[in-house]
Amino acid sequence: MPLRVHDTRRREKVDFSTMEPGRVKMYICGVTVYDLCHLGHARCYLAFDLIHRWLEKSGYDVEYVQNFTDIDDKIINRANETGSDWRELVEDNIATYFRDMDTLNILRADQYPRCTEYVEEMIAITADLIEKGNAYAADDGVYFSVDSAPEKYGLLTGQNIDAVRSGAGGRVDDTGATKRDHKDFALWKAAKPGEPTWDSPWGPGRPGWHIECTAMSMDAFGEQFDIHGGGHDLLFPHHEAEIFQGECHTGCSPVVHHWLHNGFVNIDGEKMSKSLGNFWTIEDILGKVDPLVLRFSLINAHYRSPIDMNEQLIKDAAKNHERLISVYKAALELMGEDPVPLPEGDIASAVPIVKSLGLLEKMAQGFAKAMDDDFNSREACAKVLGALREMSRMLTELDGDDVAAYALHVVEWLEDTAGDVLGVLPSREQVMLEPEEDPRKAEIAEQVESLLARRVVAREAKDWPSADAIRDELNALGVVVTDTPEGPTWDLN
RNA sequence: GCACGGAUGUCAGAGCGGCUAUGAGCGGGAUUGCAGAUCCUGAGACCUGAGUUCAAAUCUCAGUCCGUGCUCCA
Repeated sequence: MPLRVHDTRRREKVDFSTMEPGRVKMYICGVTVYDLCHLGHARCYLAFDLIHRWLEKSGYDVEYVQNFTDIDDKIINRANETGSDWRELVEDNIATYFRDMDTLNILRADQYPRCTEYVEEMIAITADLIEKGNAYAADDGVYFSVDSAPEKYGLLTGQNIDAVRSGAGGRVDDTGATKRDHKDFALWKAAKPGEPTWDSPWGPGRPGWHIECTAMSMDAFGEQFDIHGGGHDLLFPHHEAEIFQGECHTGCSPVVHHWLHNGFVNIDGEKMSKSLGNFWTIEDILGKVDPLVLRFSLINAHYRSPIDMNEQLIKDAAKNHERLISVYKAALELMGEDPVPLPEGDIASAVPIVKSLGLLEKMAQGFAKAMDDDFNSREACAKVLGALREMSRMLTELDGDDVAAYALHVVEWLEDTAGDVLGVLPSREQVMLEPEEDPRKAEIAEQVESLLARRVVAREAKDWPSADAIRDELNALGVVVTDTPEGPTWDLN
């Protein structure tokens, strides 16, 4: 079953192919570093992290490039507002970007180019576009002339020039600058007083936003590459502008072989935006929600569909994630050091362990099939969740060598799917931490243990009211008690 | 207005020609002093209309409703 991906330009799922066998060149539009990262950024980079992981798992050598836009109106404005140096602002926000993304278990890209390092390349492309007749210099900068390549208009959004012209109404005449047509976009912006500038053949200024990605992706990959991705909102005008620039400059069509776009995050049914005041920063959420639970909630949807983030979604994710961890932990505790080999799985078998192994194999295939189908992580999650019930049942039913061997298989199965691909499994060490080794638990461990000891006494005396009162006290500490035949265990809520 | 998506049980949301998932919620059972957790199990859905087909949630056409973009935005 080949990997299929939805290509925005062709508007359908296509068989995935690469220019070089076994190698994927992937460029994803990064953040403009003027502020903290929000939930939308998490969703986007999580989506491409999953794609990155699955391509690697499928045997591709992925070269993943993600840029930082480190010069832009918003950065300049923010620096002016806060009275700080724009370079400092950029460094701070890049540092928190990495902190947030690392916390979400997002694997690092291979390169993080910054656009201020590529101004020369941008100037060269701009000069070339002027020479080829696709761009012109005006008083306040250089603009790309969309009418010089009308056949490239609307390749991603499906809009045509005439429709936009009529739809834009009065704005068509008022270009708001010295550009000739309202559709034209800036390649180079002439300097305004007090702004950071670079020298160019058109005087001091700075590059336009769209040219950055063209320059950086081409520097990393050459004239053509396999995957270009980003948020759905970048479709127009950003990615369409890139098509104009890249294809007119190189003469290649297409420059990008597969366009991938992730869906947006809504909050309680409303679009998340700064103007509505309902955007959640990653920092805020991680104060309340475990990072892997947040990760789980965001990948438990197809990357192209919008997600409506709300309490219920987080609650569901927390519950599912807890089930995953508890089965993983149980398997880690039961697995043998040196297990006996397992029989071949067979769904039709009457022997429980053989049948179960067959089922797990089938679910692993289902998982791969889901990921191969345009990275359907939602379906893949369902396969993992479905497998958990089977695993949990078998782990209690089996005994002796069988359970040790089966448990090892479970551990590997989960690490292969939920761990390597979905990235929602903590490390073995973390899962196996004793309460006193977990810093969050350590501070209350002594108190909890003493309460538990008192409760055991009360329970042995069948003094239920006292036992329950103690349990209430523990709950108030945020502790959940589970009674087992071997005695009570506890965990943080 | 134009463009692009979508409409599936109480909710979230996969499936996209024959069987239907997954989780939450709700009902019953096992286990437990009780609760929780766990396991077993039940009920419950494919926007409307027409068409294609032996067979449609799935394909086609029409309609209705909804979302997003067309402006800086992941």
